[in-house]
Amino acid sequence: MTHHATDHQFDLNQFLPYRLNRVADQISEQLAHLYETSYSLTIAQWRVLAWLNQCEVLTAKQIREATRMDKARVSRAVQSLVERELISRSPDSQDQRAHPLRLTATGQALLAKLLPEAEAWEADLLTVLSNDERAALINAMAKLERAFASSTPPAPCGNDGIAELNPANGR
Amino acid sequence: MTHHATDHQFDLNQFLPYRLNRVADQISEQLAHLYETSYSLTIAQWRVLAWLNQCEVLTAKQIREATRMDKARVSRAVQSLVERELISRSPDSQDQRAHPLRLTATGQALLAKLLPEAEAWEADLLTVLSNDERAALINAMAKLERAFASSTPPAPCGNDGIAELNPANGR
DNA sequence: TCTCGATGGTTCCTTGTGTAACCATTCTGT
DNA sequence: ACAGAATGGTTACACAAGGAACCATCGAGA
Repeated sequence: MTHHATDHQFDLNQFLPYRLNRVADQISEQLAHLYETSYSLTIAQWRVLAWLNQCEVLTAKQIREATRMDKARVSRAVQSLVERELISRSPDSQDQRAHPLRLTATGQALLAKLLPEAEAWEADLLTVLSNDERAALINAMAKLERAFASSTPPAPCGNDGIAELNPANGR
Repeated sequence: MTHHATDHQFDLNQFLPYRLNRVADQISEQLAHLYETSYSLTIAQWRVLAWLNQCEVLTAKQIREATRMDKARVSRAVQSLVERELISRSPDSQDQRAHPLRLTATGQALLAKLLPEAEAWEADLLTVLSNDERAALINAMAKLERAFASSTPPAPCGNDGIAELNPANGR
């Protein structure tokens, strides 16, 4: 009714970047609250921990590539985690610049508590989607990500590759 | 192969909040670059403009609800846009506190240039998705958003309602 | 072996954002 | 008509995050 510009009328609600960001922010914000209040973890720190849990040992660079987070952001997250002794930074015999990181026992213990909570939270959220819908969502995201960042998504350690996120694989 | 914790092995790449955020950030970041370099607009400002383009006149509160942005964030975006005379803040006869906002001619002109660019950018991105995939993505996002924010998404002006984002409706 | 470029990380600086306190106006109940 | 709560909006403060400069180390080539 109240259109006034070019009659093909741009609708922000239909604009993918906006929409995607809005929903991602909402979700992320909620989850961040869990990390923060219960574990005093920032999102960046949580990501570092989670990746280390998956890969056992990683360098800052690898984390940077995996998460696509900023150099500095990773550096700061790591620093804080080391201070709290949730991860350890050992010297690398090969390259004096790199510092291989791994979880400490404390860190593992923390994750042992945190991971199930996070998974439960996610599961709860996912109840609103059917399996097909979920698969479709994952699929679309993977394509988008691969599309314009041309370089394929990351998975730095053993369990390699693009992780097609296909829920159809048994486990 | 290097699993070491509970053998059901949590995979961050499969974790929806993480994945969603990563892709949204990437996209948003690229687009932000366009706004910033070409038009000196921040994302928040762009959103305000885009919504005003759609609704002709809106109050800060309505924008806040539509975008789910913070009070302060909206306020600052508006302030800056007013200074640049891209939007105007008129007094409201009904309520002295509210300040109805609308695009100035300059603002409209700017959008006339910017909108097509944004749409082209989006279109380019969307080429990697089939129509079905795109629809599925939109659908999943809508469900997620509606799910845990319980209150339905926003559309403050004339062209109302939840905007199911169904690309199947002719125009 | 020495120099120069590249690379892994850290730090400085600036900016945008969230939280909370705040101001002004409006609404409610009495 | 008035006191107090609620609401629209702004501002002060603290902080996280990106970009660029920076430091140390490594690698390649003369």
